[in-house]
Amino acid sequence: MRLKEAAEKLREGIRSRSLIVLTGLMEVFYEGRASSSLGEGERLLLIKQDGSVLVHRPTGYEPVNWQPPGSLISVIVKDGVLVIEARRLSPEEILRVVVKKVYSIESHKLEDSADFAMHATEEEMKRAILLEPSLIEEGFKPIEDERRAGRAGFVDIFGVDSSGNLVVVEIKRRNATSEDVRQLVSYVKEIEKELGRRPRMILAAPGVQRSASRELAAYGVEFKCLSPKRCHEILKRGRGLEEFLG
Amino acid sequence: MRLKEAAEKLREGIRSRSLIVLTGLMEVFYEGRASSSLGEGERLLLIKQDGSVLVHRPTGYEPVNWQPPGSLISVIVKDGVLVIEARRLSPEEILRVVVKKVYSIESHKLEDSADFAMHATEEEMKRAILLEPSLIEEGFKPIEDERRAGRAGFVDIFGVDSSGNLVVVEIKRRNATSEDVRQLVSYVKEIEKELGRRPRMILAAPGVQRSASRELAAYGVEFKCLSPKRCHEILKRGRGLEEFLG
DNA sequence: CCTTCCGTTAGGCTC
DNA sequence: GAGCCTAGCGGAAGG
Repeated sequence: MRLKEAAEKLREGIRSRSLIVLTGLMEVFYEGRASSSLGEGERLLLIKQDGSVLVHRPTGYEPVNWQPPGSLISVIVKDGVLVIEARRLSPEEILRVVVKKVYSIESHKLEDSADFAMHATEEEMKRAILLEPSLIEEGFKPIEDERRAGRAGFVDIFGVDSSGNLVVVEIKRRNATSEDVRQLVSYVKEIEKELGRRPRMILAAPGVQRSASRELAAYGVEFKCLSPKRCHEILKRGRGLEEFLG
Repeated sequence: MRLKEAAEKLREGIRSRSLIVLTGLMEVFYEGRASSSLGEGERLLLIKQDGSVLVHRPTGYEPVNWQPPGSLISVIVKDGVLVIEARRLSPEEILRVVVKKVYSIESHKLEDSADFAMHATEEEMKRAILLEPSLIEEGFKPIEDERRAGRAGFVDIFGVDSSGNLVVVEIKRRNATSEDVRQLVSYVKEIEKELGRRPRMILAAPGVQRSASRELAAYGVEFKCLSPKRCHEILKRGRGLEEFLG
């Protein structure tokens, strides 16, 4: 395909805020927070309706180069090549794609307003525990979620156990690491400073990394096995019940 | 386009290990480490030569759903829809794309063997310091890089200053956080245990977060302002000199 | 296999 | 805007 024709199609696609898909032979340069260069090769260039730009190689999940939404895109033909530049300010970054040959170019005006629902997240694990506190242990009563722990940050759930002890629960959707243990401990230190009582520490996660299990013991942190999937099931059940009652 | 025809094109593209680009009206379901669902909408489906699958909405940098390289892909037409499933084992995950209408489908056999060079990384910052230790301070002499610090991990650079004090340098390509300070301190504790001398601690980064600057003072960690870009420039200069001399 | 750590992490949220 | 944290993080390197 002639480059001038391709440039015109690109400009028209950008003007009409379409999704543009171009395949061809290109070089890619990036300069900004870091910098990179990628020599000649056959790739796919995607320009989205919101100014996102992605360069994909023929393999691999990740784009090799990109520019996030909102970048300003220019298209010029010069010295026998087609140059597409995407700039953003703050951070100031520029992506330059130098296209030597265009194999195909398509543009589509796509309409997509469906909403995306993600489940079995850490957020759902928290909601499941608030709905069904015995997931942590019998008699556990949540008092606050997202309680501030001084300078250290926020704890996921703050509550009391059946004997009236304070309890701090930290939730992870993946196996707990020693870093997670240290974080929980530092939260609890802050809370102890504030309230004068040392809360119990419970780490709720689907498992523990080996290195973390040593630290659990060392710091007196308790572990409660809890998977994101199980929490998701519990919420579904609860929701089903709600719908049934409502 | 007829779905049967589309299915045949997809199968042929997968068989021939081509890059496939499909646009159409589709629903998407994912189940694995988490789960998600996305109702009907117009999107772009990318199937790469290595079995990566990406579903892109018309806006945004990230794919809304995906499957990494190596997933097994099946294509069937059933009940008037085209269903593309991508499975992977370990973790067991499945991505199901239900295509109701196909607007376009292309497949390309792309050849791309160029190598990708990334600059101004943390690794380059380290190499710049090893080449030009005065970037840390006059008289600094690196002894080892990636020295083990007991259980705590590895320090970026280990050396001595002009007075013979041990020095541990931790490098970050972004502003240093309080977590970075704590990490450096824990490395140094391990090294002190091992060698019986407490090294100086230097955090080299383009800047410090406010919360971290408090901790710098508290733990006696020194800060050396150093940007990835400057390090990249120094390496380029050094390399230029090498080429000139060679 | 597991663990650790980097990344132009991105993206979301709060202050 | 800066800071903080999560993510189906992905990917690489090392044990």
